[in-house]
Amino acid sequence: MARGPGDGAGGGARGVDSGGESLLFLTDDQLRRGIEAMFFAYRGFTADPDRILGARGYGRAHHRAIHFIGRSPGTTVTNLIDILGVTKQSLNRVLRTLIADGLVEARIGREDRRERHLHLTEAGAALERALSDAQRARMRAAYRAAGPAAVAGFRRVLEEMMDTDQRARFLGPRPEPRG
Amino acid sequence: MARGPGDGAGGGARGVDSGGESLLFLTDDQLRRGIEAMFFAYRGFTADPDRILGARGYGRAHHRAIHFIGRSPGTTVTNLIDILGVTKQSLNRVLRTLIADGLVEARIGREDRRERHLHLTEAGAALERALSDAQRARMRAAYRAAGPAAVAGFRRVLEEMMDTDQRARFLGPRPEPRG
DNA sequence: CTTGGAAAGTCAATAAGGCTGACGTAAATT
DNA sequence: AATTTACGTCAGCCTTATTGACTTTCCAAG
Repeated sequence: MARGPGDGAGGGARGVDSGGESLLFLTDDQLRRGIEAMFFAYRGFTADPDRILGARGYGRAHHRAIHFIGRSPGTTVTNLIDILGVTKQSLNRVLRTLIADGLVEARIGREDRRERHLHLTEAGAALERALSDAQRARMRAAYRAAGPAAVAGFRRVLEEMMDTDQRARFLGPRPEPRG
Repeated sequence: MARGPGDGAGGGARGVDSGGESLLFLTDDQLRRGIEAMFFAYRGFTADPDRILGARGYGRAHHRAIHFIGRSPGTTVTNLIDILGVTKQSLNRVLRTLIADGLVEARIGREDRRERHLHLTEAGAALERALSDAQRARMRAAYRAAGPAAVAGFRRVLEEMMDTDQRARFLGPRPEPRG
């Protein structure tokens, strides 16, 4: 992969602390490196869970469902559909197998009996832990290596990169006025 | 995040200062938010190109191929397979449609006639520009809103999150003694 | 020169996981 | 009673990944 000498992306991104303006002049090449960094990082980020899931015959769709059910137990199907941004048919296929395999439990709502409140079973929680342990380990290592300032910046840029409604949902539960 | 000088991204300033230890005590919840931030941000990050691609009957696989062919013209199929981490059969299907649609040109190698050197045609370059313009706009906006220090941290953490070999490839062309 | 292996690329079949559309049921709302 | 909402399911399609089998090309050893 012979690269031309014109690849100055690295150099440009270095001098950070000296007046931010220099960095805010963003060349296409700098942005391209950011784009590729997202691509490669996201792949690394999902690699460990993918291995665990693959061994059990599941995919990323199952991971996402398990994660968000574990995060907010008792969430409804519609709620999950909104968060994941998939159709109910897609989610249902995943949910059906998870329930059949005894990882997720769907309890009929007490107030509104149309609703199904989703919970992880013991086995489900165990898988959730295995998955998130792997992912947390990688993220913790990255955080450690990069340092606290980098972590804050990382989170900040990611938040800005989300769609507005997603960001609202992401920041919502935490009452923190930003900006 | 306003840490001013001493920011980790400085030339070779690898060692994280001990002052940050308090921030490096990472709760599971903090890590979980980081995980979800990656998920939502990546979705936002791919949303714009997905729309453009969908309108033309392509998917993300086409985007990735076009991107990396545009980045390093003349690359071979095997090279692309390594970068994208897919099988040659998967790549081939995508490549076939792109060539049939006149977006990519596969020139038989002069030295080794088994190789196909891939190039974007005019039309291919135009689509590449449309796709990366959309993605760059979002990234530029995020960068602007987050500020230069955040951007440096963002890149830093992403690099740490990659698999080691991917990181080597990503940083490779830039001769920088790290560590 | 021939032959056999390795590398590069192609074709075929299969599966996961998205999607839309249509339909059905139970429960809540008007 | 009629409508809306929440959920489930069947059917069919698309994209994108997989493995297996094949052709073309190159190179090196006999």
